[in-house]
Amino acid sequence: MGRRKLEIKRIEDKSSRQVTFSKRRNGLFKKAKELSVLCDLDIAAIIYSCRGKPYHFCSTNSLTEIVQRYHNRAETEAGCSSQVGESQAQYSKYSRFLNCQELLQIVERELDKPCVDDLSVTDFVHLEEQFETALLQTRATKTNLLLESLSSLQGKEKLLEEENKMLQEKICASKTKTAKKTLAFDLNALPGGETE
Amino acid sequence: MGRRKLEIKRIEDKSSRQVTFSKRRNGLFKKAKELSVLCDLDIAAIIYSCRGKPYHFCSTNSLTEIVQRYHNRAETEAGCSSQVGESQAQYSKYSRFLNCQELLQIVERELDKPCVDDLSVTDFVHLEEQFETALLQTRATKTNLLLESLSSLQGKEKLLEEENKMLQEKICASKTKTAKKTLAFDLNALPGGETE
DNA sequence: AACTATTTATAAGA
DNA sequence: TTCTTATAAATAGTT
Repeated sequence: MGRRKLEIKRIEDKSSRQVTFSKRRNGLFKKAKELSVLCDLDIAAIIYSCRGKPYHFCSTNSLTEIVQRYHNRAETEAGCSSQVGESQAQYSKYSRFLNCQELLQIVERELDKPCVDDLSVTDFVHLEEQFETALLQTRATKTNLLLESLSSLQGKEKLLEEENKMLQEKICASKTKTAKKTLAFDLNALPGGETE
Repeated sequence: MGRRKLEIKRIEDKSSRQVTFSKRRNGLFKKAKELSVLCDLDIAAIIYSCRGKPYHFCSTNSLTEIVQRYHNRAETEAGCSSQVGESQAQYSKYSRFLNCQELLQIVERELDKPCVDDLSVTDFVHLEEQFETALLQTRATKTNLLLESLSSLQGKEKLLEEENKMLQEKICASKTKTAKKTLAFDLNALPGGETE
């Protein structure tokens, strides 16, 4: 809907991408607002710009409430119903992930500076640490639980395998004895009985 | 956009409200998808029908991931901007005890500034986001690997247990046969040989 | 930030 | 419900 048809792929020019983002974000939120009014619904929308700035919309007074309601239900539901097309956002995410190393160098440079006045920078470092710590703790806890389950299962596996081996040996021994006895029977003109 | 202009207020007729919901929901999700592709963003949208049925959209493969990212920011933040177009976060004043809250305010203030010169701040915001994404991705990958190992081990466990059971049965059967034969030997005044 | 030629979304009808 | 189509609305490129 414009002077020309726009192909739906990442806009490479930074400036026009920013303009399009601004326009379409307004459009999207307007649509969401209209839909919520027309159909009497609760709607929440979250957008993350590539720089990480969050934008959100909600029709009620609490986005958290809607998100919470989603979470309560989502525990028993899997995946997400992306209606139009499939996720192409993975590429950019990957490249952002790789770019991380460059920025780590920036961090180190910033940290090596004598902390002068720019409080917000150290605030951000602190904040980042808090987020990271929270993520690390959660991750560590979950990982520990999984690792415990793993080693427990591995222990079980070993025990079972040993038991298995013993049983096999028992069977072998049993077969040998039986074979001997069968042989004895044969010698006495009796029919042998062991098959398999 | 239709045969007539539609006033934006609750549609009273249930049937046409349902039709409008279906159409506009698709439209909204399509717009969200387009925006996410065009501007390389992560977008999540949650809709609750008045009867509580949830619909959701996300541009990545995990709505939960986006919602969690929101939660990381939002846990100390209250309210949400419900107005079309702008994203001016409102903070609850009761959670002053959290240092994180203050820092989040600083974050938001910095982000609302027209991005002028303070590169290091935005670099840190970006970096924080990258760490978070990197952590989430790493965590997800590791978790998947662990879960795969777990289910693989569980499969092994089952197989071994089944094998075990079969071997037990074999031994039982073998013992019974041997016992019978031993009994026959006994009747012929031969010494029985099976000891456990 | 405004404008406007076009494209797109969609309300009502079939 | 799905499709069709006249019309409203959104918006791409321009100024």
